[in-house]
Amino acid sequence: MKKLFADIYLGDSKEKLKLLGDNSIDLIMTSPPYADQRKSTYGGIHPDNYVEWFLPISEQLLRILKPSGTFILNIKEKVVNGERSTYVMELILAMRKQGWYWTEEFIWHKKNSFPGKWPNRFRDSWERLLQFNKEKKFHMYQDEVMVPMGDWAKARLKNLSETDKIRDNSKVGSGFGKKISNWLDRDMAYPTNVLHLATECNNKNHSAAFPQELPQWFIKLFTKEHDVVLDPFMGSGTTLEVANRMIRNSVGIDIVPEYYEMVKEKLIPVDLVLFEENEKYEPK
Amino acid sequence: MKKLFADIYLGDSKEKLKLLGDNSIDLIMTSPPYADQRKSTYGGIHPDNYVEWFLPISEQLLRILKPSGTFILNIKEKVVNGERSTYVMELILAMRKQGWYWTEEFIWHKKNSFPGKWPNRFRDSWERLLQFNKEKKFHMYQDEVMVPMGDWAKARLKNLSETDKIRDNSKVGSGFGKKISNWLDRDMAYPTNVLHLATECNNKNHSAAFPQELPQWFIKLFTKEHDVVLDPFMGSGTTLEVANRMIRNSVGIDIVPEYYEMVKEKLIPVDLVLFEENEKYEPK
DNA sequence: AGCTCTTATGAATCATTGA
DNA sequence: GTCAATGATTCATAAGAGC
Repeated sequence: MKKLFADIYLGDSKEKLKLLGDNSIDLIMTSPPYADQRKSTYGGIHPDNYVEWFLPISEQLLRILKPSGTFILNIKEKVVNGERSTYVMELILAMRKQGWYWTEEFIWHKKNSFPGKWPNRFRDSWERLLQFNKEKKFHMYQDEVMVPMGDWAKARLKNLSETDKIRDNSKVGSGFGKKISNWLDRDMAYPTNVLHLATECNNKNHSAAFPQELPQWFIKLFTKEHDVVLDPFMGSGTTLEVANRMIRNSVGIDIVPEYYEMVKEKLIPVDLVLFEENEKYEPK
Repeated sequence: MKKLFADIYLGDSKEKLKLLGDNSIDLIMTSPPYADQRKSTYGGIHPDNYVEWFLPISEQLLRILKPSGTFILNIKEKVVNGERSTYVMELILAMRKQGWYWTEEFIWHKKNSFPGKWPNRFRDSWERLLQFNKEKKFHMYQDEVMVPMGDWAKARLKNLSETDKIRDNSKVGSGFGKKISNWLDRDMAYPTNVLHLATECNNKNHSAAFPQELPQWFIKLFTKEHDVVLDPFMGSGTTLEVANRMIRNSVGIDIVPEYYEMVKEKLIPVDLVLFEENEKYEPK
């Protein structure tokens, strides 16, 4: 079996990305530092400067992404002065001018957002997962993320409804039998563009940007084994960790030394490991 | 005891809205004709012209809305050439320039989204519910839309509480344990900005744009009895019907004579009814 | 009333065909 | 060439039917 690699860089993504080769990455998945008015915060970019700050990075990402690859951007606009900021929308418009295709917007519904009350709004329990592509055709392994179908399907399939037969006959003519057999074999359905995941509550020293299920889902969907996954704002390295466990190569960048050291320690052993089995594929 | 009214207009919203007085509407809730490439469709506005088409209407809406009022816009961008259109984002940006505050974006998760399988996308199962306001302060009756807190939530809170006590104590100081106990005592919780509703499956002659629960929720949240609710693209009149049943006055506009006649027939009796009881408040 | 089982169909998207 | 119309796809829900 082939060797996996985990390349970790310490520094500014804008610069470090220049070290990566053209068309070399299969999936970019990241949750960049959110815009913030408080400058002191880690990565606190002011909402007004967010687009300007991100565009040089997305330009590099466009260069290094394979034509068949995908870029998943996890982001959500902050409330500023009682109003939602518009920098995410401005970013999408600017990235399209840069050459990106804005293929889809997935919704991450955070099921267990903590209760709270404000006079003018409710709890924010969703985030955007923006899908960008370099070309209109890209790799998407839909079968990998199928979910179990509800029980209703089996009951229905036992006695195939007359309507379904008619519906198919009227359109296709004969030969509906072929399709029906498709139905009978199937107990899994394709998912939608709404993901229901709980936010991870990790009591550890470093907080993960998102639960492992999130990168896992997109890595399954957009890559195969030994593909290369990049997170240019790796933080505690959740995306890279999941990628390696799923037999994908990983590249990560972060400007904070503590994160760099932590991820390095966690992932460098990967370099030495010859994966000879696929058993550890699923987390938990 | 007060009389309700239901004013229905036949014609172009851009023109008919001019007949309404300044600062006279408490809630505008509408689902305008979606952009469409096919011109023959009812209300088929081309994506490229959508913003230009909508702005004169939103200008009137801004004029007639009370300073304390809210505008809820149900909309979702189409896929054009394998890519999501950007006209919704452009509209938000343009409406802000017009003077609107973009307060919030609710997500309507359509549990029973349209079936289908495509090579590079999944089923679209959510729509945007954009909340715009005229002023930063507006009426919001949050207690009206509280939902029963499930047992799972209580269990979740108990688990969370220790961690959060620690986390918050370290930040804010003492006194958070009290807050947790407040939440634990409670049977009802405030909702989030994600709404889970199925699209109405009505076998009747005219289809509603959205299920009754949708306008009902926002009418509860943003109006009180005898307030005025406007739908400038009323279609089959779902919003107005719900408004009247909830003892709110209603104003509706549509350019299609069939819809006009239908809604008129359905709602005109309201003009004659003296509501002396609140029993019929809830549909079903 | 309360179940189960049956049935229709929904602001959807893509590939193909026709003008 | 571009642009517009047609057909194929197939999941979760509610209303309706039957017990």
